[in-house]
Amino acid sequence: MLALQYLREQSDEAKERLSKRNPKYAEIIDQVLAIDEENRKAKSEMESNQSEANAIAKKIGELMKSGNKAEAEGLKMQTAKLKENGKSFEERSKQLEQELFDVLVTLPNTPHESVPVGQTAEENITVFQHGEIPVLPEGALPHWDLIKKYDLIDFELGSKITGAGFPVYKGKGARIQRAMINFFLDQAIAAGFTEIQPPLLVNADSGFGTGQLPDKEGQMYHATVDDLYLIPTAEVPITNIYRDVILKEEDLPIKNVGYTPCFRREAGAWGAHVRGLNRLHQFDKVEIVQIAHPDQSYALLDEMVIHVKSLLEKLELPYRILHLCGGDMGFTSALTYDFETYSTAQGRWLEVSSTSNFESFQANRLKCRFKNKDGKNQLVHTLNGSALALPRILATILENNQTPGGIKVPKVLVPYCGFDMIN
RNA sequence: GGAGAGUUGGCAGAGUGGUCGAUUGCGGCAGUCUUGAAAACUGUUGUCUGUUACAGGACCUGGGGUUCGAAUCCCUAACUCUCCGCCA
Repeated sequence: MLALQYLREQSDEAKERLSKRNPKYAEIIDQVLAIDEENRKAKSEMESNQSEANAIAKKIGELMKSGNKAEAEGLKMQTAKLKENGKSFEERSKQLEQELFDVLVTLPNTPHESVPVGQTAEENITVFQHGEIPVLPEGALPHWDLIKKYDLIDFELGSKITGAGFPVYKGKGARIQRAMINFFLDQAIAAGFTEIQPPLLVNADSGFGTGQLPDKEGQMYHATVDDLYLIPTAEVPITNIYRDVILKEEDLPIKNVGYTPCFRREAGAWGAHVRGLNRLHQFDKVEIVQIAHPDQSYALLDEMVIHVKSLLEKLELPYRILHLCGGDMGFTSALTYDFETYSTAQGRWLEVSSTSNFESFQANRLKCRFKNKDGKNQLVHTLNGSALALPRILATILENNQTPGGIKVPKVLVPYCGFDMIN
């Protein structure tokens, strides 16, 4: 959520920045400002009414104390009208407040000035590419066939137990998953991150804090009996650790990492290109989250990019980095880099990481602040990135490393797996 | 799941209808003393909103109610603790 104060004081800048997503937002900002003005007026009316009532109540208290009952009774009569007014003022203010909130939450984050203009994924800009795309042997298979051939994952079994998109990993398929999780966690720990094991279900407040609610309600599994949501990413619980928290400036930056399964309904997303591991309802991911001083957040974003790059290079996978354009960026993000590995047998790029700076957009919802040098509370910046999401990494490894004798396990994973070939 | 107790400022902990936004202690910050530090002493120390500024308003877990007036009474939700039951 954008800070109201920012919209008030720098509405032109906000409009300019949001125009990269869609020009319609200028109108919404004007709407916000109009409601805000009305709301403040209503509030000040309500408050002066309240002030009057408070003063009389105080006087009554004094009169009662000094035993002057009759006069006190007289004053009581006076308050009747104030009370009545108070009720209607309050109702009006509440209504305006709600109206303001409802509009305000429809505004996405303002893109960073470097974000490319554009509406679709085609307009994202490739800012970096690394690695050779391997030449595969005759009769090379896509990962879903390899998975069957080597009996690594059973999708049908998952369908039986749960439903489509809930795979069952078996044997070396399960072991390489566990190996990747440990490898990614160890790498993040070595880079200075603290490991967290958060809850996998969150309440509505947490969903709101990181921006899943109300914007993306349909994407989360909702356990309605207890009104809890299955996390779509570890970002949600790990960032919400800092909801309603005032940090010390010297605590920043805070660097956390967590492995969790992620649950996504992917409503409406099913269709082409979702075979095998390309899109799942449950998948594993190691996520890095940072709580940062606003002055440092972009330097820290660069650091996160370097970290993710190093993971992909250690896994020896060809990859590229996209600077997402305004129209393709997530609702809460100010700047996002997507990492994609090249899946040779499918002949397409697969997104394996999304690394973003949210600036103060989440922090404003979370009310996560730090006390700055002037002793004032200031919103932090939040960042996060996948490091990494497992299924598409596995898909790329399987496809790119296939040989007639089996699939070569990347060297860095061998100590974690305990085997160097899948055959 | 059953029964009971509780939730107050960074922490601990008073306050049971009328200058209570809240006694006090600890912690934090500043000062005195000291070569420096500790101790001692003194002062200071919540958040949000609002105004050019002053004023004003809100917040004692959340929501609702009673009252001229609520931290204090009532209802409700969440959470915590204790006992019993169940259980990896």
